[in-house]
Amino acid sequence: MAEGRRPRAATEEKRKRILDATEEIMLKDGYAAVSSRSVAAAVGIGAPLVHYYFPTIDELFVAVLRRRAGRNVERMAEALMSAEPLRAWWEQASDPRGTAMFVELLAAANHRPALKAEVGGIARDVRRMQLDALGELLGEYGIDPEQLPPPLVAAAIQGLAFSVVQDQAAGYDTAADEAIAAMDRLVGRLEARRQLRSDRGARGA
Amino acid sequence: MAEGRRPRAATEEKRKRILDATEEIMLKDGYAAVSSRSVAAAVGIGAPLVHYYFPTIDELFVAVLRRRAGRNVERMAEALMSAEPLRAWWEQASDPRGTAMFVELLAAANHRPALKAEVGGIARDVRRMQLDALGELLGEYGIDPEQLPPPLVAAAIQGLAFSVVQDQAAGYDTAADEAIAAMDRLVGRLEARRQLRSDRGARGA
DNA sequence: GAAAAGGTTGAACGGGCGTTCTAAATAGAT
DNA sequence: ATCTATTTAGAACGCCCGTTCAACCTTTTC
Repeated sequence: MAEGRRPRAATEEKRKRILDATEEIMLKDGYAAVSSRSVAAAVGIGAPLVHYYFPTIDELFVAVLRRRAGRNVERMAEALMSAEPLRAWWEQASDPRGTAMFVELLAAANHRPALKAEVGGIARDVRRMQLDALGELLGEYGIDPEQLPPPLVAAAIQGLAFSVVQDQAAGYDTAADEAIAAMDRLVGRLEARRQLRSDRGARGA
Repeated sequence: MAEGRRPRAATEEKRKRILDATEEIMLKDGYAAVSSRSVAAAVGIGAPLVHYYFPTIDELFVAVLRRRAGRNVERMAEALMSAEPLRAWWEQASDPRGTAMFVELLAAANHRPALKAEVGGIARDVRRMQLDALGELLGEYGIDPEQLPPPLVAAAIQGLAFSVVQDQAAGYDTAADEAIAAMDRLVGRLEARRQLRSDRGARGA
């Protein structure tokens, strides 16, 4: 069973550079601009070498997604358990770079079945995590789960982030700045309210 | 000055068929699958003829956008002046076909400057319309514009629609159905509240 | 019915794509 | 120092792309 004999030293670092270059291209020119040749040129290697590390372009996309998602899932888990879960969530969701990447991957997934399956799994896991957390948190924020149930709140935060980040990145004049400022204030008020309730609870008990 | 001599009869209908086919391809296989040859094949003509009607692919995308946007701007204006503006807005925003098309055009615009400029102009006009309307409406719905100002509400509705429609269309298991159901109920409650206030106002005055 | 404009086609251009094949260089193990 | 698996490059395959060009058909106009 001990078959893998010798992996070389520079190889892992080359995988990383290929993935980095792929992300760069996706952000600058869109997922459609990703090709074995464009990636190879960015890294400074030949096109076939890209296929040596990632046999098909699909696998390259999947690898990019897995690396990103791995970090993001961790960070989302930390955010949801932090002292100010909503603020941490919103900060992560409204990160321009991460959101832009996710939008590209989402778009690419729409006509790449292998990637689509991977995205679907991650989306489900992340959402489940968020829904579980919101089940506890909504009450603490003083939000009525009957009126604003977890699935709606989670989708709204995600969607709002998509919308404002996209408009801001593209430079569309849709008052995205004001929306972000208002959301920051709203998050601040909700965190303050939660803090207040927790203080009262601690003293009352 | 009277130079244009003879436009033919079938020509306008052919433009329409080309635009229809382009939309179809965008929805099924993504904007990247749109090419003079794929569109031509769908219509049953030769590729050069597509270029006869739309000299470049950019112009084809812009034409698709203009036709869609024209209809949608009209419908949004009507929605905002209807008896239940919020419900009409939400219904339009959560239309799967329209949203999917808009997402594709948005993605395509990210690396097609001509298209990007066009999208930007339309986005600005629509958003301005919505912000104007919300300036009046928020109060009627009993929403405090200090806490939820028009730019935030508009971006949230747009983003929420993107999010749930995308997840539902792709089949991602993110509780999108529950989010939609909750949003429908929320819209219903808000419309009822507005109706109540308007009744009281009418009697009171 | 002839002239002219509008509409349509087939072939071709240069270029990028994913991928594969072959063969060379290289680095680690002995 | 040699062996061997790993890593790399070059060339080539067939395919699709946007676009152009010259030629043809068809409709309108007179």
